Amino acid sequence: MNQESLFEEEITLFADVILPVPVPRLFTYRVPREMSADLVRGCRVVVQFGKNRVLTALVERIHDTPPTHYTAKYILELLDQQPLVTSFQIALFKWMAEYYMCAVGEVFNVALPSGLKITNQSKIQFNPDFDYPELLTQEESFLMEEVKRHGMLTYEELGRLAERKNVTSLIKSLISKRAIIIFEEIKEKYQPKTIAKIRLASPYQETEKLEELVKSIEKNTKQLDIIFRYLSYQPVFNNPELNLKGVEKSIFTQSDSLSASALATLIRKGIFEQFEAKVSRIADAPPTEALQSVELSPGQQKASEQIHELFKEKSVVLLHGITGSGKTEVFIDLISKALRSDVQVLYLLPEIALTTQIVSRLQKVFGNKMGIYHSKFSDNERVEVWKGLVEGKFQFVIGVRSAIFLPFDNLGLIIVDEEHESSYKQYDPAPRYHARDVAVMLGFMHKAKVLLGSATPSLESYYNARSGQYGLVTMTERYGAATLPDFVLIDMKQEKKKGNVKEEFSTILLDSIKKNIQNGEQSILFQNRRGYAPWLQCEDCDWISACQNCDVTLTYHMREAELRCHYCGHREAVPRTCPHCGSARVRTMGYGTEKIESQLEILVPEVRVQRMDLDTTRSKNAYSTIIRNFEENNVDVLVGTQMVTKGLDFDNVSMVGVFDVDRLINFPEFRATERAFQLMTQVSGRAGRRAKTKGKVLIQTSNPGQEILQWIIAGDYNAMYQTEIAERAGFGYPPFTRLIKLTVKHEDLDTALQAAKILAAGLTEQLGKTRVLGPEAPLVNRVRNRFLLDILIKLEREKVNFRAVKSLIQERVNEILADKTRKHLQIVIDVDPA
DNA sequence: AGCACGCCGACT
DNA sequence: GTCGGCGTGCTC
Repeated sequence: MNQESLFEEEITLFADVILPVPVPRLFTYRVPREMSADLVRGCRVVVQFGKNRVLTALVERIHDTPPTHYTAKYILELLDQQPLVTSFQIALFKWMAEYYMCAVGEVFNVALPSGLKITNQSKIQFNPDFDYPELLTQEESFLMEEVKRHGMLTYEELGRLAERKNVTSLIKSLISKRAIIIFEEIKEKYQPKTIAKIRLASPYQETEKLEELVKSIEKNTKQLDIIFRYLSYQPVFNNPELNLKGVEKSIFTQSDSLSASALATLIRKGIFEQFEAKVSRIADAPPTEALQSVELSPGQQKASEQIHELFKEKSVVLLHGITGSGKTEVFIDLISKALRSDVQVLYLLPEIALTTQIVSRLQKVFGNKMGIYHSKFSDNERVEVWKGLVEGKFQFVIGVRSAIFLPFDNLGLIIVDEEHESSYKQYDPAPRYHARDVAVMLGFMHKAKVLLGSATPSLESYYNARSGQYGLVTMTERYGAATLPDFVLIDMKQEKKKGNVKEEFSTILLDSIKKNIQNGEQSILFQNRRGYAPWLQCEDCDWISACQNCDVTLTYHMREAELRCHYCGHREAVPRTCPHCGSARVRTMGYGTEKIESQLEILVPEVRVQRMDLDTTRSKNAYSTIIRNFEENNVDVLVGTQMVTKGLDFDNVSMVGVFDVDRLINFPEFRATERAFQLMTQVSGRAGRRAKTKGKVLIQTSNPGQEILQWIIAGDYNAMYQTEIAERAGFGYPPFTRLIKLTVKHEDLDTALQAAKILAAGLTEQLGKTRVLGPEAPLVNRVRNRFLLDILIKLEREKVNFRAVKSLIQERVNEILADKTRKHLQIVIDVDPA
């Protein structure tokens, strides 16, 4: 052995790891000698953190510098032989932590599907050496009997049996009396799915043996049937290797023509053997040999070429295509091209737009090269997409905002569809990131091209495109037979005077619904509010149903017969009489989707109506069931919230009706006009996509003169943009500034106000008066029994060193939080609030 | 975040 | 006297 290798063996390695905790720093652990050869950056390890916690950590750096002020604990276990997280991801996690002002651990925590984090379940077991039962209290004896009976219990199970909150002290007492022992079971949550398969036992793989066997059981036709069926799946005669793969057992046991008991006999006699094989949970799409291409219209072809050209000099391009212009085909074309040049592709969609409709369309083209990453998928399914990407099984992933965290190592193209959607912004928990903005950063890291797509781009993106930072491609023609719908503004004040309003419906709208039913066409009704009525009110004393925890009214849900708070989830029974004065004259006020649905059922008895909102789509398949039902024409009218505005493509919808557009427009928020325009344009786009007749959009409003309605009708994005951008410039809002919102929360209003004032004053002193707004009570100023106060910081894009200002803000926030005279004070930092 | 340690009030 | 409430501080 030479000097050098001797020296190498002496070195003790340490690993700095990212832990899934909101502590803004890395932690150093000692690498056990036997692990040091295999441990690399990007692997997951299991470590003990604190006294009683075992966590999954991510190796960020390996070095040989021992920590000076403490002794590092050992890494307990190495979970991966290959890095599970790429260097790109680690860099992205760090960037996100810095940009969105949170701990890397918080990013790591949301990035990794929980199936890739190990479970730490402490199990309680009876101590076989225990022989002092007289030491136990009565409660303890009872519990010991239970532990013996079950053999093993978890903390939670014991807690339930003990019927008390604090189990810890109980367990401590039992440990000290040596009645129980605790052991930790660390295991990976993710378990591959397996199915039972059968194959010929090894002697019978030989052709001769097999022939002998067939002869010997000649008379037993049931057994022969099984053998021949098996051989029809795996022709072992030609290729004995095929036998290893085997055949699914269920084929034999669940067939009418084959006997399950005959198979059981064959297995018992050792002719067949049964084994478990790993299978994918992700429904197998047909394999695609050569990528299929799509037929592009001239307009689409042109757009595709323009994007291609622009990508030569710009890394981000905005595709502004009006609804129905067929952006999806352009995307498919670009994705196919990217895949042919062997780079990875990520296609992001907002949650509600990622429907079976678009997925099956893409699956037809890309088959099993495509992975799907969706929140309604189980955790195991998400792990399979993650691992599939690491193993190179998928080259293309379509997913929701959290798909930006997947382990890409060679991204060439990122598409952010419906880029204006505010659901790309995550609010809770931290990191409070915007997936579109992160996608641009991710693209930069991979030197990939980023394509933002929308019919109604966000002002930020459009501004970036106009100012030359992004490329801009516009599609102005509707694709195929589709034409722009006709708009009708219904003046509700006038109609009411004329007596042409029943409940929430104008006669014009009702007639149109009826006409559609007669013609066998469908309608969509949009009301951006769920429940039956947003509040109840007493006609005698003006009592209003209000949440006890929040500063909002309680919404009346008729079907569940209860009042619900849409902020904290509080529920209560519907009072029969006014809780304040006892009057029986309690009325529902305002209206939501549920009321629209039930009124329509009364006003048009023959209607088949279906409601689609958060309340009707909670279960995994509810959403696709509703859509299928509507597609198959089992429903005449679909009533819904925002959900009906995104990504749906129905052939037979010729009318869209919109309720309460005024509330959308007048929402007190600086993005209200932009949002209303986007929402209205999107919902209008659902009408007349392929219908033989021209689509129609009926808008009920009490103020038909509003300018924004004219923009919507004319499809004039530019008019909206010009007016809004001037406003934003004038008042110093994005895209001219970047915003950071600080929300101070406390159960006591005065304490919250005092803290917020100090914070705002400190910030004003350092940043200047114009850059700090508030503190101001937000629209809903109390949630879950805590008062909220917002401070808004506006930072001009060019003038301000964003990074420096953020660390300054963090310091100020920490100062306020360090003051222990205020308990339970919380400050939420939201960079680029939605 | 979670969890333990430590300090104060209401009960066997 | 103990149990259990919550406040404080630390985690490699």
